[in-house]
Amino acid sequence: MSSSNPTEPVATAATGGVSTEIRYTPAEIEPRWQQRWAEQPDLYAAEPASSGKSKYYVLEMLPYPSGQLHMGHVRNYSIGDALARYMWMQGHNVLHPMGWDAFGLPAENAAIKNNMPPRQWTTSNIAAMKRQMDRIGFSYDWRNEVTTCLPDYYRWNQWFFIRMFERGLAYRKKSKVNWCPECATVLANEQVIDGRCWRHEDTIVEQRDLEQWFLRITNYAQELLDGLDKLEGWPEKVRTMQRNWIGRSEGAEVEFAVEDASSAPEDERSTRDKGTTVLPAREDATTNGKITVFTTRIDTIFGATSIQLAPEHALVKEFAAQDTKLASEVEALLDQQKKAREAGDIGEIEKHGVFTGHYAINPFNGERLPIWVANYILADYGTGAIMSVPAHDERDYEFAKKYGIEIRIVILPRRVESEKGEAAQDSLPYTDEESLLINSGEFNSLGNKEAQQKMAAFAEEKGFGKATITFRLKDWGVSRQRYWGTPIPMLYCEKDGIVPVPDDQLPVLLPDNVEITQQGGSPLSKLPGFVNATCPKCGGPARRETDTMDTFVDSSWYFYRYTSAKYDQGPFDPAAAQYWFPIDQYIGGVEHAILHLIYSRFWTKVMRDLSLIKNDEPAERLFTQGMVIKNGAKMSKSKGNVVSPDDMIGRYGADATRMYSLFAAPPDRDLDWQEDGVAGVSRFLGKVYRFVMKHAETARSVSATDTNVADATSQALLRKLHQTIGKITEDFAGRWHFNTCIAAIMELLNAYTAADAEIGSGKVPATTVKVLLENLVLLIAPFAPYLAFELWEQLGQEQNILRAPWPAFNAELAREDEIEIPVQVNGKLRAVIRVAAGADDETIREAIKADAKVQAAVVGKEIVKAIVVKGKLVNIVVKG
RNA sequence: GCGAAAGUGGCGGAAUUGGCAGACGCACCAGACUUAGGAUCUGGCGGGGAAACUCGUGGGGGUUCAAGUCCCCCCUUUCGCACCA
Repeated sequence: MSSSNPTEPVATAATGGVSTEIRYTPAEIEPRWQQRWAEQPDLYAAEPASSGKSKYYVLEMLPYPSGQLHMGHVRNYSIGDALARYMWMQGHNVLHPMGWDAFGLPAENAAIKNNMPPRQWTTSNIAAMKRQMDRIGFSYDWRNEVTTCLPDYYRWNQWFFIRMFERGLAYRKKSKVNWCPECATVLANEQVIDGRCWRHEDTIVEQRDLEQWFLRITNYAQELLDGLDKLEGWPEKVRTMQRNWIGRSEGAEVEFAVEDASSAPEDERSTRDKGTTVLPAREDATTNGKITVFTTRIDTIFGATSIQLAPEHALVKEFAAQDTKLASEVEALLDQQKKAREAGDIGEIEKHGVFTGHYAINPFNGERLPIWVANYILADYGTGAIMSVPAHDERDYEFAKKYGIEIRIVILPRRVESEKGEAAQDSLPYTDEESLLINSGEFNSLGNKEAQQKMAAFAEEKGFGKATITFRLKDWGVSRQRYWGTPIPMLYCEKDGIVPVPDDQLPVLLPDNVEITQQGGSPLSKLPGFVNATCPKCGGPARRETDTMDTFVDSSWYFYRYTSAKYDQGPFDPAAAQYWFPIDQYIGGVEHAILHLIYSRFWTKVMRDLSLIKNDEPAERLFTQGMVIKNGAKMSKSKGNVVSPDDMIGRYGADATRMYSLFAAPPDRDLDWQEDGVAGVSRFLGKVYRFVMKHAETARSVSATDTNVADATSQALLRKLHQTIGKITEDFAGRWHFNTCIAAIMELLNAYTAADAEIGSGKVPATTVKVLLENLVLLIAPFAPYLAFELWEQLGQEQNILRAPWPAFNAELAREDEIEIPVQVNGKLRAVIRVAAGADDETIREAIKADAKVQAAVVGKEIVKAIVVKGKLVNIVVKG
């Protein structure tokens, strides 16, 4: 560090250029302010509702306390911090909190690796990251810090869970669930990405049959979908992803009676391998069961030529039980699926199927349809069974071609109706919605939409079907066979069954000193002291649930807790939540578009139905920032391209580091980290520092009686200043292109330094100098808080700069009094003329005529016309 | 395969509404100062050309007085969806 004391700079009055003897030393300035800020716990404190100010809740996604802040965090939080500071300066009451998503698997893995209890590991990581955050100078209101692994937080997870249980929103069922062998626990559907674990992208997720707790998010499927239309402040991309995930589709369920196999003629049963055809209705057929299919195209039901079941379908098991050959064939199908999944080939695998030897009856026409088992039928979508209409469905067509199943056309495009089947043969499968029915009995010649309605109504009337809506969204599996999470507050009693822990016994504390092994498998179950409990109903012995909750439960409502983090009468103070919600601006990575953001929306709706809050959605606006890239790849340990924030801060200062993260790219785009760029921003901050320090004395010396003389230089500088104020103010209102905001401040400073001599010589009045310097510092305050606080004080201001009003844009001062007008001839630039801003056409015409270059370009040619774009451009069109 | 976003100097990026392409910064070049410093200041910096000019925003066509921006076709990259009946 320099030996000179930057707080008492030697200001040289030398003409030309900025002094070389004032040094910008962030390594000295930043720790000094950090110290001072630490002594003012209320500096960033939100005020109560009674403050009378308008509220602004700016929130960034809370981090997992890994122990190291990474550049993605720095970028995310620098965006939020700039916004929070700007909003304070705009006079709002700002809530800008931070917390820790502190439960989760890494703590357990670290415990195994370092032989350190998860709580200790987590706590020390939080301390380290908090230190880093404070070092960068983020404006968090730590009084409302939330740490999800503390009992005063997770007790409310338990409280919510019990409320949901009471309302039937939390339930237990045995089903196929996703199992990550690496995590040694179950995962929710949302945590499986392309068949792999969201945490371990190389680990194939297995299917296991387990009894689990689920939250009934599907109860809110329609509302979650509808709400997306109203979330106009959310990126379209996120809304689309959520719509896809919810996956609503309208259609109908139709029951097909299964023909009793024993009553089928012997020759049919024995010829199962010979392929299948649709058979005419048999008078004597009896049934022993039903297959319910889901279809979005009931209008094509007369074209159904087979029934296809998922290999996991219950009826397939029945059939296989009596048919060992079928059993082994189905086994082979399942095996193929499994292999394909392991090969990472999750999408379309080749279609295979087996005829079961059984038939079902099409209730619309009584036809007997062969029942097949096929690998392209998903067990967990719809009913796991379909009617196959090869003529009008891509997949069914492919399958039918392969196995020689009949293809029957039952719809035609409207325009070729007269040509009947002939023309349509060439374009199979014909799947367009706009169509007319043929070969469909009484429904012939109906339009396809009309047919869908009428046929669903017909099915309902006759009692074998109805119009239904199917969602892809499944209930949220929240049980985790791990230690470091919220204990699920449930008891199992021999006599009373499943019994929730009474509210007055909450929280169910997560015991410390648990041995954690690689195997996972509910470590809590190995603690008799935890497992053995008393049934609150009968007083008899009960067994405690030993699974813990998915950590996405923690992050589904943490932002409500921020409004009253010490509240102990409920999860949060309802009055505080009502004041602060919805969140005005939420900022985070797009990787949570489905996971966290859909769970959070669900939780909000549940809380609303519990009358805890009134808002339907958690956040008014959502912003998803881009990734931080280096050398063309996302920063990661394995790529070895990680840049440490501490290292950057040490070298260039916190202001330069965070400002670079805003300057290098617009916040929604990926950011390419280039260290030279950080150095450049640091250099710029140094210029600001030296310029302001050099002229600070002039600004400080201004007395109230001094008047402003409107000299040309001052006017030009004030004009530039107000143009900059206008630009930045506008950007904060929505566009958020902070990169160009910072560029605009750089331009402003360039204008100042170009006039350095006039400013230093007194040609620019001291009152103007004061205005110029103060506004420069105010404009930079959201981006470089250390420098802004320092210079604000150096300018003689005693008030905290965050309480200083944001500069007011003055359009009058910003207006140019002389403008440049490019003059084109046939669209090519020939000259640029300068005229007074309000100049009339005649004046402009004269100026153009007088211009030699324009003359040269038009001489000897016929002027066809001249396009004059007022105040913008002139284009002269010539011929010849 | 379907959908979305993007493609602009050596690099990051700017051009918000069809109106001077390349703001701002980095790198680089030249110069100044100099107790040679990775400090600071000044100037230059898309390609071609001595210049006048001319070419130029992934490629090809089009609309227009005027296109990075609008329309059509194609290529590349990233992201999302992907047997959802």
